[in-house]
Amino acid sequence: MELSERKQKILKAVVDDYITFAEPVGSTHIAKNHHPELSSATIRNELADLEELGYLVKTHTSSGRVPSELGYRTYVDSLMKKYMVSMEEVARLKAEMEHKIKELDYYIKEVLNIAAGSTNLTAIATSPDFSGGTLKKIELMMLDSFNILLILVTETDTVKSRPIKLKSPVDFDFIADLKSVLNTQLAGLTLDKITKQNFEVITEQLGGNYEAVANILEFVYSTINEMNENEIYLSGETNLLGLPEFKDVAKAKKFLELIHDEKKIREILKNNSKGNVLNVVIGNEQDNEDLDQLSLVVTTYKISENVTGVMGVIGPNRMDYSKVISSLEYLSENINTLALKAPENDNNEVNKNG
Amino acid sequence: MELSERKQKILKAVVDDYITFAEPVGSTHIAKNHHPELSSATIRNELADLEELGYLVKTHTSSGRVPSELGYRTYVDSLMKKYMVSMEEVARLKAEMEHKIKELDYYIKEVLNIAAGSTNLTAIATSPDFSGGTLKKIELMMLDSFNILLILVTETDTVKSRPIKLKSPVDFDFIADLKSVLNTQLAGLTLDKITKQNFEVITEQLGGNYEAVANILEFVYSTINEMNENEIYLSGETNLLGLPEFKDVAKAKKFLELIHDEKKIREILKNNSKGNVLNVVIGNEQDNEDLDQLSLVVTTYKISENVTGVMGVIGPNRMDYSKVISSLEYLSENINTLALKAPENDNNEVNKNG
DNA sequence: TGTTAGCACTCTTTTGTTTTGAGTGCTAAC
DNA sequence: GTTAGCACTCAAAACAAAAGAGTGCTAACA
Repeated sequence: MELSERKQKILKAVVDDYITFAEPVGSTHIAKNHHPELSSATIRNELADLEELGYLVKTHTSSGRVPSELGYRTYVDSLMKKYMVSMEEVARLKAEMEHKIKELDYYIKEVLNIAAGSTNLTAIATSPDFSGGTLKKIELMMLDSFNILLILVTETDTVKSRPIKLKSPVDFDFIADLKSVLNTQLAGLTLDKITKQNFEVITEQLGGNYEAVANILEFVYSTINEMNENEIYLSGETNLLGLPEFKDVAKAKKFLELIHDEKKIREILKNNSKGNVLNVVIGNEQDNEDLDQLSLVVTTYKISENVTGVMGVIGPNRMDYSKVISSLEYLSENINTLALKAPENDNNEVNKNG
Repeated sequence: MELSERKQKILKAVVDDYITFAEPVGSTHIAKNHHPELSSATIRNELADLEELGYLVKTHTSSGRVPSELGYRTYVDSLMKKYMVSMEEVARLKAEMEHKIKELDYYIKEVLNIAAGSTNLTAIATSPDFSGGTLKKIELMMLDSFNILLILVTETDTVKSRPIKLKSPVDFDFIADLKSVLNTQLAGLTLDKITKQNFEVITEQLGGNYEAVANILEFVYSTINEMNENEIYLSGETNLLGLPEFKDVAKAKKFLELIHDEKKIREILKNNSKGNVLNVVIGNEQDNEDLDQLSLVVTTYKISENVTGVMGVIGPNRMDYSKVISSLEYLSENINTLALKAPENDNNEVNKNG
């Protein structure tokens, strides 16, 4: 079902204008602003065709036209002008990014802020998923005889530490033993391969003090599991409230509740991210009630071969896809390069003989 | 300006009903539901008096009455029935609290969720302010020659750790030196007393490697400063959107933007918390534009003598003060006792000879 | 003197009606 | 194939009328 070039142009004009003005667009308007060489009557004929073909819909018999999901889809896939992040924007983004280099999660949040800020929509991301990464080593550091710090280090040198408070004192030898057994049993495994069973083996190996170590091992186990759970980050939660499609509080509430529902968001991101490729989901193409009237642009960022995360932008169907897509592409690209060479980042670098 | 007992009763009836129904309350309604022994005409006279005295206002000439800020104030200070957290609620709260004991910040978030859930309003808290607490010690742990873990331990055994990635390798002696100097210079000081000057002294003491350590020291300094900054936690962000006072999106948006504005929230909490005492701020009694039409119940929780945080609930003037106050009192009380004896908490406890 | 029935009056809310205007589809002419 | 012209449609705005909740005031009552 190839559209004539003129139909394509007119469809594009409708989508562009609807994205800009959020009002059904009529024949006269298109004639005036996009095709002065044509009369409104001609455009009217074309619009009627496009409607019949399913690219446009009317809100009532005598209204202007609004893009259907198919209309948006066609627009995104072949009509829209690829928006190039402009030089100034690149400069601004870079400046923002370079100024604020801290830890990975802080950095991801910062990137999200930029995404939300530059698109004026709501940006979402998961923290990186370490479950496919391997555990390099486990440290247990005694702060004093009542306080131990548990430290997990992954192959990507990501560190997770949690304090453990004890009821009765322990001594150095005990901790050294524990540490050595933990490392021989767990170091080198990928996080998702570490199960209760490993801990049973560990408990056995530690022999005598069976009861004593149960709690501490439980804690180690749950901390490892926490590295598997990825957090949800949000930015620009309230950005959409200014848009006409959210002038109804009930709708606004539904949206806000959706984005604060970690479980649903996790699922949505998971179901709609497509490996390395940026993906655009329009309306409820996916038959997900929650996404009714909402569109999603999702992409993946990469910390290492096995450690990746998902980030995206959510907004009304009527969003500036071009801008959103190019921003996300640019930002995820930058997380990838930055993260992969993080050890060389200028802020934390130290050289003993500097 | 003492009110007659009858006037007090009528004022209480108005506030109670307005809190419940969110509609201006009229004389007949009060007569029927609260004072069947009086006629609506009598009540009308009393209402007119209360209005003249400033306790009530009308929304238009022939409307029912709504409490003024003075009306709410009087209600909160002397009229309302103190709500007692019921046995079931106590049980529920306790169960929720006891089930989910993890780290302090996780715990505070959990308490906030309970506060927001039981009041159906928005709950806010700051993380504990450590600036008045003392730094017990500083650890630098080598994970490998390129990765160091910085660990700060406070007198309350709160631990903050941050990984440092190095560009070129360092050796054990260097780290040992650094650690020893850091500890002799900084351990024992309260966090807010640690300044750039201390770090100048440290750099001097380390002598030769002046340039080399600059970055790492900078990082230690900024991490210490981060312990001074307290985070803002939120729960129940969207709870208010169901209320009639937020049926206007613009208002809802303003509110949501306010609670996501960390700087403003920090300031509001700071300006309105009153040491140990629970404080109720009604409307913009404090002349803060942002709090227009909003009320705030704030209290303090205590981790140790010098380490405290602020938590509160924010909602429309028309809130169930009684319930909110008693919930907050109960919850902050519980953080206090729990935090102060945290080392004995059952979940993480371990005993070598258990 | 405090209370209350009664009534006129006010103002919002609801409901219904009319007008306006943007936009369409169709027809006939170019 | 394009376009001018016109009748028609429908939402939104503007206006009008009616309903209803509530007040204040007056005059009578206990």
